[in-house]
Amino acid sequence: MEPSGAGAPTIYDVADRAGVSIATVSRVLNGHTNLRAATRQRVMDAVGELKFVPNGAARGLSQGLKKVVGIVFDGVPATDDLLSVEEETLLFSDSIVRGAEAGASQLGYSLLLNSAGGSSGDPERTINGLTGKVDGLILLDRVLPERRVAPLAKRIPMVLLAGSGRTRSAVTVRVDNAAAMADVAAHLVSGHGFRRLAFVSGLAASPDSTTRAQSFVASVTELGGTVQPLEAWAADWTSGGAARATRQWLESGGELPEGIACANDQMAIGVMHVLAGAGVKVPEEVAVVGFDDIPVVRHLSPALTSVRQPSRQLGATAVEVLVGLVEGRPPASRDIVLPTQLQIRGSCGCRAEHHGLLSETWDLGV
Amino acid sequence: MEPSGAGAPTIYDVADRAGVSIATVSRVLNGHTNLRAATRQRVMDAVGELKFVPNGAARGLSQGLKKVVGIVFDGVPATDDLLSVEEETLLFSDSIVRGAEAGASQLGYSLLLNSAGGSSGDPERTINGLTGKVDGLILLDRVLPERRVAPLAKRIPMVLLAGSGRTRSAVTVRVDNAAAMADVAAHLVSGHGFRRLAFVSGLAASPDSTTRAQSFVASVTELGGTVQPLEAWAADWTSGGAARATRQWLESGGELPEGIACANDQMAIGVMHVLAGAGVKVPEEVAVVGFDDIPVVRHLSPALTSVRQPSRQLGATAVEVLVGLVEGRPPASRDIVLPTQLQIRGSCGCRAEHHGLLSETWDLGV
DNA sequence: TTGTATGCGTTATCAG
DNA sequence: CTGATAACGCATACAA
Repeated sequence: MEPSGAGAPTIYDVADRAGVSIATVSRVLNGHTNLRAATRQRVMDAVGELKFVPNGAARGLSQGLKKVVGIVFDGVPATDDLLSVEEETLLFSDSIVRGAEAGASQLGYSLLLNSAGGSSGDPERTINGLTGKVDGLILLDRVLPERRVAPLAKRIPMVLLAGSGRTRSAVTVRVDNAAAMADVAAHLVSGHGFRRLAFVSGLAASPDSTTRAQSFVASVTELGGTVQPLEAWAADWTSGGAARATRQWLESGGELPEGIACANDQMAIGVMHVLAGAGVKVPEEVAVVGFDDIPVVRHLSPALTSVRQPSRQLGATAVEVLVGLVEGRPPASRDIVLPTQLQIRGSCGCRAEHHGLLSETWDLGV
Repeated sequence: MEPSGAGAPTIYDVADRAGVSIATVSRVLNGHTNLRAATRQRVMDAVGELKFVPNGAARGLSQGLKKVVGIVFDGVPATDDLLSVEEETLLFSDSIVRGAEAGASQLGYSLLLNSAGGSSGDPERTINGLTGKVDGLILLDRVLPERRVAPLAKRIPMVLLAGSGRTRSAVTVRVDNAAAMADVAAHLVSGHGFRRLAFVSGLAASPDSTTRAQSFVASVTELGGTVQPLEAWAADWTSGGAARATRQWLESGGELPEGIACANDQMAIGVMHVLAGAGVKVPEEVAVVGFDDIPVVRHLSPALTSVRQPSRQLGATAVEVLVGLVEGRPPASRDIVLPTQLQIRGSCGCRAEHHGLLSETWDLGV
């Protein structure tokens, strides 16, 4: 790639070679119909010979559409250390990104990737700068505080991914937390016949957590069960927090519930850890259910029953909606909700534990 | 985001508001020094009030630099099914992408993400089209056959990621396969005192596989050990292939080696699976070592000793080199090699197996 | 120190 | 059906 004297070919070069005007070149490039077949062919030939590729910047300038959408996710510690619990969760946003990429390329758009927590410090500055490079923006939940998104959303098409759904300032694409927890409740109460349940919540400030908690309590109650005081089982999304809550409940002489639903998988792991330490058998004495279905939970013993989110779909849908917004097509709804699926494994008592080297999903095909 | 009558503010708007020319606005925006403080302030104020953000397309057009680099990875089946073995490997490229993003944003560039195997069918077309939107391209190994990259590399700055290193047409950033396998050999032979080893190879056509094989054999031999015939343990990167090879060796009455090194983790898993089925104890009777250190191997029993690649670093370095290329700084080398690290766990006999609910890396912090 | 004018590569609006 | 030519928003060489 030395600075070739010629530089990249432009439509002028193509026009010259084909013996037509640049307007004509532009026309064939953009698939216009009113063109003599011979002319079109000459141009195509020239394009091929010159290996011409239109300059995206020029195109974007001219038609005011860059055909690029950005996606912003929360930053990650820059360490290249061992994978941590934290990093395991990343697979979630990675899947979303992959889905978004697929959706974008299918629509003829490109995906610009950005972490918000990057070295640059201020996420708002980062996002704002992005604004000039894209036609629209997808923000993963929590990259920007609620009140910051409204002004931004007025300046550029934007969709919130996995947000609370209560935001009125931007279109939201998310998962049906309420329905998911209703499923869990139904499985535990109606399916297993449990009556006394508990719910381990994440940070109180989190809409995800409160939605899941409320739905679980409501569903369980409606089905004739009871949920132990939420405050007693309140945690903070982390394994450690959930472990602490569990231990305190145990030490305070609290009655062991028949089933424990957790607002995420990390906390379910923490709970199971403490239970194991206390000699409480899962699922024989108490069932445990998680949320997110992160990859590692299949390898626990027993494998964790959890709510699986359609992460790929989430990304793809977000892009579809965003591109629609960009191109002037209003979304079907300003709050798009995708279904979850309860992934049933051993921790709720449905299956025997799997103690082999590999879990059931590792099909060797031999 | 209704089509605001005004449209996004331009530097003309800013210039008007600040009572200066667009040239001056451009200057303060680009941090020029010869500017009266008062003037600069007026412009900055106007920028703030208008919430002006420069149009990336216009900027790119004008200065011939889009400040965007693209990264192309191999496509993924669009299914949103359960994670498969295949998908577990994705974390590798996901980490690379994250590293690349971090590197790019630190250098003031953005990262354009593209899968090659996308729905569009032809990867070469996809990549070629990308060319117009970016200043440079990073290709993950195998997205394009060797002979296809040369012509492309002549037209746009490009770095190959995790390639063979033998490509002369583009700069390569990769991992030191040879040193990694030398480490493995040293650990097995010098560390554990094993003499009779075996190596499970991937597809014969793969440079990664042959490099690893050659290095392993050479190192073991030099240290006074022997390696069983490579052909007997030849596989195809998959768990199934490795399982087959292992079973055949066992059934043919082949002597059990003291240690088995595998060209990747999937195959190590296949090997362990068959050994377990045959009642051969790992690591007591035979040690097994993998390559890549994919997340799941820590949860196997015993946990797999494996070669960890600095995937994040790989991505960041690739971007650094690429941006250097774009901006006219020649790379220190056309074949940049990063070190690996042997991650020692139980499968080689170094540690006792861990049979708890959680592996050692799950520190609950309680 | 600041303003004027030109070019960057495309698309699109006119004529012809 | 095709060819001039004017934007598009910004950076910059050249003047002042």
